[in-house]
Amino acid sequence: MPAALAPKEEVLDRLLDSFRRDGYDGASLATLSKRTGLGKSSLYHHFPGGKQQMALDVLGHLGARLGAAFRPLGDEPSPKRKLGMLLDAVDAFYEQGKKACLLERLTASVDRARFAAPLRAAFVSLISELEAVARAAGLSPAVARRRAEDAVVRIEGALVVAAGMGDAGVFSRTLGDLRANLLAR
Amino acid sequence: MPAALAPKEEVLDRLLDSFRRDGYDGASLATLSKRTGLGKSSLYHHFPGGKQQMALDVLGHLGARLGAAFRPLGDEPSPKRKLGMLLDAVDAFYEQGKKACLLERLTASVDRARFAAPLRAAFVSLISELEAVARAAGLSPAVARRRAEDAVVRIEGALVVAAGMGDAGVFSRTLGDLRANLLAR
DNA sequence: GTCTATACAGTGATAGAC
DNA sequence: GTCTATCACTGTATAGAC
Repeated sequence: MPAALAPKEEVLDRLLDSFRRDGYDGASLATLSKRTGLGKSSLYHHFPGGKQQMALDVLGHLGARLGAAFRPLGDEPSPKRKLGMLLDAVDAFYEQGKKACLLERLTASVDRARFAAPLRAAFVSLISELEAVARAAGLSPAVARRRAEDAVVRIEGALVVAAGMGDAGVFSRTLGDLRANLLAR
Repeated sequence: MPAALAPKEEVLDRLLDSFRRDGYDGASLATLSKRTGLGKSSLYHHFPGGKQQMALDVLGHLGARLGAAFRPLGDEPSPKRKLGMLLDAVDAFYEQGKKACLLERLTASVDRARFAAPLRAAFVSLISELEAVARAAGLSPAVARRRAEDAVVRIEGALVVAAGMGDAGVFSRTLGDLRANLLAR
């Protein structure tokens, strides 16, 4: 019987949002405190390791959220449809290209060395998810792997270019391409 | 008769490198001072607008450098060969995927609103360069435009994923794909 | 043009009361 | 668990001598 609202999850969601918006270096404890509604001391109570631990916990939280979002798709027998649902989830998560990627923000941070291992794991996990769909669609392991890697590359790049140009259309065009071509033989 | 070494160009090169490495938010005046060899006051003498103006001037400097790098390619009659030389320049500039993109770093910065216009212009310029090659290769304007946009998306994304996974191979695989397929009919 | 010295707000982080 | 108060430090930026 879960609580009416799990506050820790809510806090992690807000932290995720802050890091995505301001970046790791740009997000100060003052803004993190404001966005979560917790005082600085409360934040340190929940995250004794400080800002670094907040980011690490948010990374874990993100993995759990993605896992939960992808789990129901496991039953879908049609790879084509499964890919569509997966990209729908991606589209929603990044709000049609208007929100940035936490992985990119942490990769670019000054403390990036601290995040190297979980970041690599997160990227690997994303690629694996898409790779599995491509394999299910009958692509060879090598091709499926390359296509999946390229898909993640394109998603990350589309977020960067969309933000840089102030044109979210780049993101939707990219997702459209992936929908049409990722599983093509 | 240019001076034996134009120091301003050298300073801008070092600043460019610092911003690429540490990001805009992560690069402090202390590190910028150390990397350029100029004291903080000297930096403010050359850039009265402070850090923001340093970034803006570096953006302009980057545009000039790219222009200079692309100009000799203008004579190349073969689009295929011209694309190859262009991607060679990209490969060198990002040091085979080991160095980040200034545009991405500024796009992700807290002061990104200040950089919006020149950033958009920089992305447009990059895309236009590739679009021209695609058109010269006989692709329709619409297809050339989309291919060029996608190429920039892939380059930016490959830099992010390569850094995030600590695997520069992603970058070279991506450039290889672009070499092979960007101009395909 | 570069230096030392400094102003002063903001930084991540902590102590201790409640 | 959250608060106020405060720490030592770094942040950007400036003043004025040389």
